[in-house]
Amino acid sequence: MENEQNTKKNLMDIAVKLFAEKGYDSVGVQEICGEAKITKPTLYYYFGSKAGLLQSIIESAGGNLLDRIREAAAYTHDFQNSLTKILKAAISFALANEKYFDLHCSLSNAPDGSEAAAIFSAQKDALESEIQTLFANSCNEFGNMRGKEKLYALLYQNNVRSVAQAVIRGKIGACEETVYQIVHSFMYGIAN
Amino acid sequence: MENEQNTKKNLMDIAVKLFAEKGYDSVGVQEICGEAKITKPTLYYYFGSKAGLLQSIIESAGGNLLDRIREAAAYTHDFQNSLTKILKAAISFALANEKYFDLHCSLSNAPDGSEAAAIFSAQKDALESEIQTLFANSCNEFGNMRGKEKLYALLYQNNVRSVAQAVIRGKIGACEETVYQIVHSFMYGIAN
DNA sequence: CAATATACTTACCGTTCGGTATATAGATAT
DNA sequence: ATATCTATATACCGAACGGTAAGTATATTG
Repeated sequence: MENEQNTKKNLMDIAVKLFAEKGYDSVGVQEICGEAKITKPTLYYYFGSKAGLLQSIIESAGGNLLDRIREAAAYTHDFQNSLTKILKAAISFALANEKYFDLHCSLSNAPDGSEAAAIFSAQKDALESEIQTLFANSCNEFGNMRGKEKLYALLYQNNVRSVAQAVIRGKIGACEETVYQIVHSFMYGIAN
Repeated sequence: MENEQNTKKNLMDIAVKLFAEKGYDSVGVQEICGEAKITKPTLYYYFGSKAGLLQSIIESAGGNLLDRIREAAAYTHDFQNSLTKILKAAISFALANEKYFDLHCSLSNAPDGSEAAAIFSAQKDALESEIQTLFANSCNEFGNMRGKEKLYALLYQNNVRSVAQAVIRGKIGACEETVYQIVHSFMYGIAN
């Protein structure tokens, strides 16, 4: 008999790992319980349902990511700096929460009609909205982006996600220069 | 008792739709058979397994997409033209095969350890390799890309996928000018 | 010390899963 | 005419699914 924090957090950590590796739908609650060395009713005691477990994970780790992006994407009339902060925030979060970030990426691209996508959708929308708002505001400084803010916001969000994922998979290094280059390339693309 | 082509194709079409909407893992063979108004042994007669059904779908529709991208990404010493052809090919394929393209996108981002990802991986690698090769070759013309070909190839592939998906969801229009702008922005970004 | 709340288990529920053994109606070939 | 092949259905399998009813050992509190 452990204290709540340990068991609950342990269950969430194991679930993050399994969901990230095999997908929400193909991980059974049995498997999670097995790895955590507890039984099913214990999981249901803490989370109420399999969906509730995913929801807790998203609120906890995902809320953290959302906070960091929100802060980075705050409008400061310095577009380049905001883009840089967003990318850096995503990379540092991904490095500190590799498994959750993998899960985040697969949830972001899950079929709209899947149960997992429904649970994730509020946070997905919130994140998208942060980026969209920054881009919309930044049309003031970056006039020739006007009319295409949504497209560019979509592209940048996608780039950030795939770059951070590439970093945690070791496909590219996360040095300052690379970050600068990505942001710089993106900005130059818009400007011309 | 229909002829083979009708029943088989009908099953594949229905499966594409359901897999795209809800995800491979959470669609049961029962559901597919129900919509197709046939019984399970008939599905197994044609495809051998649920995985075999997905494989057939990927070989058929996905093979078509791969062929088009391969052609568009052939090295012609004209990088901008190649990028344009790739984007146009993806968009026109997506518009002509909306459901399959949605499935393609979710498979491209499925967790590595999922069954669906394993079935898709060969084609995923083949597609990635086409783009990577084009970018690697194009370092000849585009010298300041050298050393970053892999990063840019990754970003471009991602952009193409998300743009095509945005087009079929009606989020952005697919006019010539938009295509030109996306390609142009991307190239300018690399060049500077 | 008694009552209560916390943290957990054993044992089970009905349902659905992917998959199959067997049968058969109609077409084709010999 | 008979045998074979193709395309389908009925009826079933064991295993896994998400979830729960009932009970219990331990810790906390009045």
